[in-house]
Amino acid sequence: MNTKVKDKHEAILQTTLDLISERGFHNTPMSLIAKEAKVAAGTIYRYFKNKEDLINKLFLEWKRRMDEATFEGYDKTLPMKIQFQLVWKNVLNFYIQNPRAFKFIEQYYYSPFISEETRSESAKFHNPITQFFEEFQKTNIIKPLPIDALFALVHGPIVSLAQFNLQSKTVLSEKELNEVIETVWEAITI
Amino acid sequence: MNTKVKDKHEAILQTTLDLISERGFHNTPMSLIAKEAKVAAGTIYRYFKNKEDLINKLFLEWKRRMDEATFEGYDKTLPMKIQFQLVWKNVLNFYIQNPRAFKFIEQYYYSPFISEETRSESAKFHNPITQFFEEFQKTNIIKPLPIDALFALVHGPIVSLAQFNLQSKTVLSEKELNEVIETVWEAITI
DNA sequence: CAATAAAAAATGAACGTTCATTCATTTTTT
DNA sequence: AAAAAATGAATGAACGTTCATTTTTTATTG
Repeated sequence: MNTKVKDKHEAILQTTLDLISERGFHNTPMSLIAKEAKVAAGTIYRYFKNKEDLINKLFLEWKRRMDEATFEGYDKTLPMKIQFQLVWKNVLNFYIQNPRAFKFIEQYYYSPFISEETRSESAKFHNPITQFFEEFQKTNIIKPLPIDALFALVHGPIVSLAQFNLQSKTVLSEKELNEVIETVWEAITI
Repeated sequence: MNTKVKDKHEAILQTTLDLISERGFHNTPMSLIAKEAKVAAGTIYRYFKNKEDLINKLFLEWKRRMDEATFEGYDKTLPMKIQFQLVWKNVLNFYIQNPRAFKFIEQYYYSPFISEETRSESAKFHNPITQFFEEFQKTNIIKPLPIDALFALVHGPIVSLAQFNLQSKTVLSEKELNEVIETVWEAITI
């Protein structure tokens, strides 16, 4: 455990993220979560209906934090390119600064542990990004590709880089990172 | 089940991929695999040491097929750009044509179900791609970025597009797809 | 070729373990 | 003293794996 926790609810969520991301769902018994979170097994059930509910709540919480981080420092009066760089970096930085959350979100988004309801609930947070993209396209400086193709070109490399970072294979320098952003920007603009 | 199977070994692997990719590891009991593969539970253990071994063998098999598909039609006498387009399309097509394998590989590559040994064994198949990239860089038409950054720019969007395809959110037309490849090629070349 | 024996493959009920969840009891807060 | 929170042993279900038994295949012999 690496952070002080306010209360049991928080401790349980924090511990669950740590354990689940390292050991996987099926290899993380409730008894272990209880032990590591320093609560009794039964206590978890005062805060969460069952294990599935716990995972889904955890997922929603981190999805929310992520989408919050995405727009940190956002200012719509800034030039488009600067806006883009800001958001792109925010997303990558969030993944790098929260490797366990990244692993958890990436690994569980389309997994059977996450309910359809949670997925659509979490998509709500994602809307600002879609909106951001649509604004973009209106400016006519962006290539006339389907929005999902643009998203793939922009977000795909972020996930790959975060993955490399997680395996600590490669950590790009600030300079290299800027070159990559520049490359992505040039790729999607006319 | 959608394919005829030669023998029990094959039937077990096929069924496991279908079930695991749809229901996840912990939600796919051996008894269910046995039932769907039309063998007795004990029979599985004549072909695989245990459940973990089964998953790891399955993973290796599909990783092998994928890397095989990657170089289908490959011809090193072709112009670099054509080579690149071919390989890029091969990878995306493999993911799209084998959605369950894609889901399985993506979801399990860095999961605790896959042993360190299997991961490094599977990396062996991956070497040709790395090599292919390194050849590329020698030509001096590619931007002098770290190889992992280039990989992120090239492979990241493939995964994103395959993911969209899986959720059947977006299926790009041939024309759009070619535009995307063109974009990626321009992004990594000088 | 048929008959028989030996080997290999397959079966599925049974076993032991693990784990999510419950709830009677205790501790803490109001 | 009443209510709320927390506890952790107990419960029952689910599951991976085993193994005694049966079925199928292969080899051998007359």
